[in-house]
Amino acid sequence: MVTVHDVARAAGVSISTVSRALATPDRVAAPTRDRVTAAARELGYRPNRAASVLRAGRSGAFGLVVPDLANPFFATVAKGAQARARQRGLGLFVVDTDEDPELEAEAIAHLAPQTDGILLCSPRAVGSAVAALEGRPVVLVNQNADGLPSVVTDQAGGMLRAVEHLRALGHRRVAYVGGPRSSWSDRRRREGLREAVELFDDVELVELGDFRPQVAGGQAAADLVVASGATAVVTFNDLVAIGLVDRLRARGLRVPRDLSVVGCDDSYVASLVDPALTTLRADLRDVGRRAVDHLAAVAGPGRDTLAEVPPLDVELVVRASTALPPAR
Amino acid sequence: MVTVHDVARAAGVSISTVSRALATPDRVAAPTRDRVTAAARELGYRPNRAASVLRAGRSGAFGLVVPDLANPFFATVAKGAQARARQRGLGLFVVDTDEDPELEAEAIAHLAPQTDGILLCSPRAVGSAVAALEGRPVVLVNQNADGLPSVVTDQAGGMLRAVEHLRALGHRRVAYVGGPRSSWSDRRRREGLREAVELFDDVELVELGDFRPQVAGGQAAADLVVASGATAVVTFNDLVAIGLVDRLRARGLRVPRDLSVVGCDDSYVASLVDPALTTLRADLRDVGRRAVDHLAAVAGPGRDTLAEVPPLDVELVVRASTALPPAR
DNA sequence: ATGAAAGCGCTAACAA
DNA sequence: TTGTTAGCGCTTTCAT
Repeated sequence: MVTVHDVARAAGVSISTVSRALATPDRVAAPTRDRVTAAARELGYRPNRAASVLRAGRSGAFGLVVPDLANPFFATVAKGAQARARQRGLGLFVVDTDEDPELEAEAIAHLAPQTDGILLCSPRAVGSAVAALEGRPVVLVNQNADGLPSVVTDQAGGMLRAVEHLRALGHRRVAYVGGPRSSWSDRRRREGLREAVELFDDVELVELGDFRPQVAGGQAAADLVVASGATAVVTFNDLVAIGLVDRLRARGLRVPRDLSVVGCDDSYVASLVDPALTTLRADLRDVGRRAVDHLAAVAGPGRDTLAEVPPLDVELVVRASTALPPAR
Repeated sequence: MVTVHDVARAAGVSISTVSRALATPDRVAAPTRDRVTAAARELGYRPNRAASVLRAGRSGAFGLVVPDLANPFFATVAKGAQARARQRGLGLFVVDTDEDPELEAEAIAHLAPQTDGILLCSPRAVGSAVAALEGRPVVLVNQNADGLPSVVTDQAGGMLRAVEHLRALGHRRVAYVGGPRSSWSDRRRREGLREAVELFDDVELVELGDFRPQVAGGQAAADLVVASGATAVVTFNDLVAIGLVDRLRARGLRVPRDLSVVGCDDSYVASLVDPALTTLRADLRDVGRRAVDHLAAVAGPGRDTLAEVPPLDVELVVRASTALPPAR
């Protein structure tokens, strides 16, 4: 293993000069610096991260904790964060908690000590999660709590756009098929829907759920939606929408002829199924990028720079699953 | 920050006893051990990972490098590996290389020094990737090269089962829509198909490709498949199959009436689309689990325990996209 | 601008 | 069984 000592000997300087030349190049005379960097490259020197962390107390890496990597929602956020961290010269270690609050706390306790800060994406139990951090800098992603710094999307705005769209088509009774009660997104969506229908006093809202945020959840919800008399429905996510469409078809009902359906997330399945889903899209890579930037600001020297990140836009993507309500 | 010294003082022992009591409990007298663990708990002691790594040369964590976390194939492997690492009391840091060979090498160079070994999943450039490891233990996942330890699935066996299935339905001319030439899976599948058709001398194979491993690739391939005169087709993955079905439909052809389609991977979209895809499935979580186990064996003390992991089974999942060939 | 030297917190010989 | 001690490789005062 090549150490600072080897580089120092090769460059004919002391180890402190090597350290300086590599970490703070402007504090070293140009010719010296060049000799050092040349020697380092030649010998294939790689700084020992552990030693550097131990001494400097910084790791140059952030951690990202997500409930489920197989969920394209989180995978996309992770990719955005990863790319941004790389741009900033930081490492990013991703950990999956399998939707389990206990594993979540455990993973955080494991991760926190070897990072400079943690990105906590849709935590399943904010309380224990934050406790496990032991004061390490954190940014919540896709969730708000306790005045902790966070990056979120404008769920309420998305709901408003969905309702506007359905109302313009002529729908007057709209159902919502909700996801897990513990989900922050679900709460925000319900609130957003209520605000939206209040705005247009000719539209009624029927709230259903909670349902599992998967295909099976949509299948389970379908009959309730039909019974509710709604002519259009907004679902917790695209998978639920797909399950809904499936069960309706089994009952001889067609989308969008008999019922209009709006999904959420614009996951990549949304455009693959038949009919292609009208859905709500946020730029999730951007969520990941901004989360890293925000954490860098929060964890950085000027810790008071808690400039709030405004909620990111949610846009409506219109495809084939919404149309005029059935004639009566 | 609480250190071994604080714990030692509180328990009335030396720091080495603390270290031992926590790392190798059976080498410490029971009463002493209890006092130490009690003191550690009480003070909220958390071992400093960096110090431990620096001194012991072990990090207690593995790294997993994947080309694309948003690809459900890799996400599933990652989840399996993550769960297994946790069971073994190891950390697992996942890094996404965005399908870029340069980022791949960079990520590995970044990750390798702070882990005890690397899981390299479908590397885009094995050469530079392995070079970046600098001799650190590695296990290749979903790829074979240079006699490096690896965990792979039985692609050839899967192809055999697909051909058997299609032949039993009466198909005699089968096309393969291939993925990237750089893909190890693609090479193994082509070989497997050739072996399979050789076994049954009444079946012909038409090899097409390479095509992009996405929906667009399948759309691009569809017309070639039709022109080939094949009555059945195996595609590089499920997305390609979906694109294929889509383009066929646009041409007025129906699946499986006019053409039978077999996908690969059984990604979760396979059962969502219409028609639901017949496809080949491997237990990818198990791939992740075994990869961790194998790396633990390779990186462990008895390094000669290079027990080869036999290729994991690939099974055929029959759904609605395969049927009898069209009557002629 | 550069060097000498003191540890960061921990583990593992070696001694007792 | 337990304690003493010597660093792991690096950063960072403090001198020069």
